[in-house]
Amino acid sequence: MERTHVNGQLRIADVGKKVTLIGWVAKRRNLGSLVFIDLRDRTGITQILFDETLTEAVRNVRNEYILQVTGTVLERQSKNPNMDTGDIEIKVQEVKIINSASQTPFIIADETDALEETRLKYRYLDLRRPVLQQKLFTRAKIVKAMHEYLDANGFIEVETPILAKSTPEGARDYLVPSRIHPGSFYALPQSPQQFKQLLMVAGFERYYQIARCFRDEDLRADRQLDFTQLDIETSFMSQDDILTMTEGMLAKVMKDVKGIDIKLPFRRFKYTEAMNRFGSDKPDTRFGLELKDVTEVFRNSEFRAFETGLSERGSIKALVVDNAADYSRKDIDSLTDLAKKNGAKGLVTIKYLNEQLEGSAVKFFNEIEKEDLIKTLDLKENQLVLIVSDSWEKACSVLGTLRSHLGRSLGLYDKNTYDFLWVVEFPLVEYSKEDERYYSVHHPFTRPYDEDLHLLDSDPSKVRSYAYDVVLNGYELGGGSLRIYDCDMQQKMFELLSLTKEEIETRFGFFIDALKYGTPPHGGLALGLDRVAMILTGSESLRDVIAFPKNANAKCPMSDAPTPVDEKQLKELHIKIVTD
RNA sequence: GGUCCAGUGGUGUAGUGGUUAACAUGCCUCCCUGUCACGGAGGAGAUCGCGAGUUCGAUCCUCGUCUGGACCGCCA
Repeated sequence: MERTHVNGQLRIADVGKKVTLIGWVAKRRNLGSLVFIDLRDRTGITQILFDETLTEAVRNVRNEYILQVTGTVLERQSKNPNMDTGDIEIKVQEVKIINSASQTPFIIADETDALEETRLKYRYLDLRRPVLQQKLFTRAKIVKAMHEYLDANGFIEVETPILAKSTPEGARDYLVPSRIHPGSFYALPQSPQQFKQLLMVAGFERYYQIARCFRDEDLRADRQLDFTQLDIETSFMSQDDILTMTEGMLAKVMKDVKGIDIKLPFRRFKYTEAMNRFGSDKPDTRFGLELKDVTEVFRNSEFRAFETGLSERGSIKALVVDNAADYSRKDIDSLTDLAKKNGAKGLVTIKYLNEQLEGSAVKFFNEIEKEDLIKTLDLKENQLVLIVSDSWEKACSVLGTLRSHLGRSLGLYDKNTYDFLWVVEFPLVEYSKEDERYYSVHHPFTRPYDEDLHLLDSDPSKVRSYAYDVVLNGYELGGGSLRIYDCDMQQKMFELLSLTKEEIETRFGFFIDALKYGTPPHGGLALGLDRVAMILTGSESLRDVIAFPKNANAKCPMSDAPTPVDEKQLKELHIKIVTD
């Protein structure tokens, strides 16, 4: 369909040109024998003007009608500095109504009045809003920068199957019944992990894919059922090589998308350091407020609340906040609630006022402990101390949650800062008391540190691994690892994770087999593309950067999926629905 | 699986144990030549999510249910 320009294009230099535009009616302002219409397309808005000779032609035109207009570019009598095209308008000579539109359930504009529920139900209208279009444009730019960088660095994009084999380790699988093989199921991939490793066995050396992944778990504002990751795998690269390569790519993304030069290399924190200082394995380092360790201060304390922290794998951690006087009983209760919600048994709070420690716990401290606490925390007048005593990990993570909460509520950081970092040296496995077995911290293909191998039998939870996470502003953007490339070691890993010989054979037999035929040392990582897009567009929710997202209840608000299916379909799939 | 919050014209909100449920915006009609969230006048539009209970009387209180949201569990 014919148009000479798009709606975000024309400027004062174009005055006098005869142009044809097409677009949606964003707004109509009728002044009697003069009608203004804001004509919108994905590039922007241009004001078009109808004088008394044409007002009748647009008399019935309403919002979201599509018009094709031909006219002359004029300099406006009164300009609008808030619009890119605000210096000009089009005096229309011909108008054609290309399509009409029913009244939309909400206003198609950046500032809309509808709730997200309504917006998602009419997502195709929601996506007409310029803000949302910009977010998807930004997302596309991110992907383009990644493609360019990886292509320039010798990576080849390979597609891996969506219908794959179920490996019920980790998240719940989405299952797809097989019509041809009654009673058997495909699984949708939680990630292309094994396929990409097999591509390394095959000798591709540098693979990537914009891969769709599926996990049948409950959703969150930053979690969807199906999501997209940039999946990367390389051979013959060290951990350092991979981190440096990834940094280069993210630097290009930041430059191309945001025009920001970020500092390389990223800071690197060992897992234990990140936990000790920030109480998180994905710390937000845009602000300080670091955790302190006060275990030794209370080493001989009889205070019952500190018992767990003083036991073998326990710690007592503290967080010091300024302006204690600002905190009412209610504020402190809400911090305590937050701590408990995150698994703490309680939160000890102490105010330092008039050079005295104040708080209900203080009576359990002796003079030496009081002095030592003030000295260790370097307490200043009017500070508030939050203390959690628990296992080391729990004490850290609870205070880490409080730290994030306070960082946000006290406005301790600048929203336009992008602070990238790596967390490295993750433990290989962690022990689950309920299940009485070890679980991989990353995944079962992760390579343990060579110098820790002797601990693999005696104390597996002390073994470190070549796993790494890239973190931005408190969000885990992605992670990866060097992989095991020795089939005996891989076998041993599965055994450590309490898989039986039969389970190993049926689930991973083909994979272990593959490792026998000259597997190169390899490793890679995966970046959550949706999350990257969410952060770079400043969005609150993942749903803003996904064209057609599911809601919190795992439904598509537009199509209502998932829905029941025909008896006939079920029969073909050999499936009977049983409700209890 | 759990905790908490919300459901009132198309949309977003206010509100009250008692006559006609309020406001904004959108919509419709009319007026208007410099608007840009145009302005002005008038108008239509709601069984207050659903069911049960308490009550003389429920949109309001109670219970249940459905829908949506945030979080915990879960997410190798």
